[in-house]
Amino acid sequence: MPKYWLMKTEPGCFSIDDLKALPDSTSPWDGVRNYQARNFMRDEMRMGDKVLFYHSVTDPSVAGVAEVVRESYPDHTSWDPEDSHFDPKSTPESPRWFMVDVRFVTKFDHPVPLRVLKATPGLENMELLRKGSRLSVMPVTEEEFSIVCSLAEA
DNA sequence: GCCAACGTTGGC
DNA sequence: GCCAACGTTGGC
Repeated sequence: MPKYWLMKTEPGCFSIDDLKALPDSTSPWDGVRNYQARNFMRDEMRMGDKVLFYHSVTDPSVAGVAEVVRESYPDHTSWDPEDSHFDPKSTPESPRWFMVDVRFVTKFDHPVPLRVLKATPGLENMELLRKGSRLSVMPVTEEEFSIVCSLAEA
C-alpha cells in the first residue's frame, strides 16, 4: 500500500511547473535541513508513495500531486560549499542529509487554498494545519489525500 | 541538562 | 512588513 505525504515548497524557488518542465518531470527533493522531515524521507518514503505538492508563502495552496520514484539517498548539496544549503557537518563519507526523487503526476486545475483546507470537514487533523507547523515534509492520511484531490475537482 | 539567544519559516 | 512559532546553538 502506498503511503501519502505533503511536501512544501516556495513556488518562487521551485514550483510544480518547474517540476513538470524537468526531464522526465523528475527532481531530487534536495535542501531539506530539518531532522524530522529528513527522517520521513530517509526512513519511510517508498517508491510509488503519493505526494501533495504544496506551494507556501505566495498563494498558499496545494498545487498538485507528485510521486516518489527514487528512495532515500544522500543529499549531495549538503557538502557543496557553493550551495546555499551547505552543511559543513555533512560529508560524502558521513552524510547527514538525505533526499528522495519525486516525479510530477498532476497539476490541479483548481489549486486548493490553505483557507479551504482549514474550512473542510475531515481535514481538522492535518499536520499542515497544526498551529505553528513548520515541517516541510509530513505524512497525510489516505482519507486526507483523497479529500484534497476531490476539492481540486470541485 | 537547561535555557537564552538567535535565525528561519510562513501566514497574514 | 509584522510577528508568532519553531528548531538549533552554545554557554553554563
